[in-house]
Amino acid sequence: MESVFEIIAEPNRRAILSLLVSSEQSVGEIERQLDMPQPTVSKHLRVLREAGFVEATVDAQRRLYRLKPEPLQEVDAWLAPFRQFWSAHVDALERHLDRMHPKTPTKKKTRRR
Amino acid sequence: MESVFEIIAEPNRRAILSLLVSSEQSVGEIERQLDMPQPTVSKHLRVLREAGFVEATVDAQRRLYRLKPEPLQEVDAWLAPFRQFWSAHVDALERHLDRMHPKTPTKKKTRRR
DNA sequence: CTCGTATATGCCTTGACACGTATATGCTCC
DNA sequence: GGAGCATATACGTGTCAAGGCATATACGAG
Repeated sequence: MESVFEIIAEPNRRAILSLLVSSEQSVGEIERQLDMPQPTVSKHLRVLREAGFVEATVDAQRRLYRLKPEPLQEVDAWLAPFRQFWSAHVDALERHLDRMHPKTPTKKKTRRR
Repeated sequence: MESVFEIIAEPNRRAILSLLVSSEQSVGEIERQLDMPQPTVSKHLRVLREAGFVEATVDAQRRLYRLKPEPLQEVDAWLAPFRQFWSAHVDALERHLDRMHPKTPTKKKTRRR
């Protein structure tokens, strides 16, 4: 379990990280929002903590977990060379993202069939 | 093996992707550059192909593999919310990256040789 | 058509890890 | 100090994927 990529390969861990992006949370809050058993949450938090993704501060019986940026920035850094590559394929990208989130109708072209 | 994150969790697969970012490569070329057994390369390429990370064109007995941008852009998209978060921690980031790559002396001392 | 090269696939073993359940630790309040 | 809550850890189990090795398929050259 060395690399940051293996850490974020786990869906529940990604969910936890996404939760923490807004604000710090206690274990119980995470447990409730993600509806997963408490030991599972604690174990994933342990992995995330040891990998430097999160840190905890003690508040009586609770532990408040918050994000730490470095490991995800490492992912971002690995991605950098590819960004340059796919800037040549912008059209394909937009089409792809549109398929994923058909929400924002990016200003439709008055395109006539 | 559903999510793109599980795909890039494998170090050899990340190595293959990094190889392909410069230009398309045949299986044999990948095999030699990464010094891994050919069946291993083929299996990883299969995973990458089925997940849409690469595509192959046939050239006689060879298959030339090239990158496809979409799946990595999906990773990039997942990372987006966190970028906003860590823009508040830029200093810590820079310190971190400096520790990782002490090469580029961003602008500190005019260190020349 | 046979041989050599390039790539893919099948089978087997092994190891890692996620989960469930049970239990331990720690803190607060009475 | 005992009860109750919040969190962590231990153990056993099942699953799944990566690697090694052997072999199959495909193509080109002679």
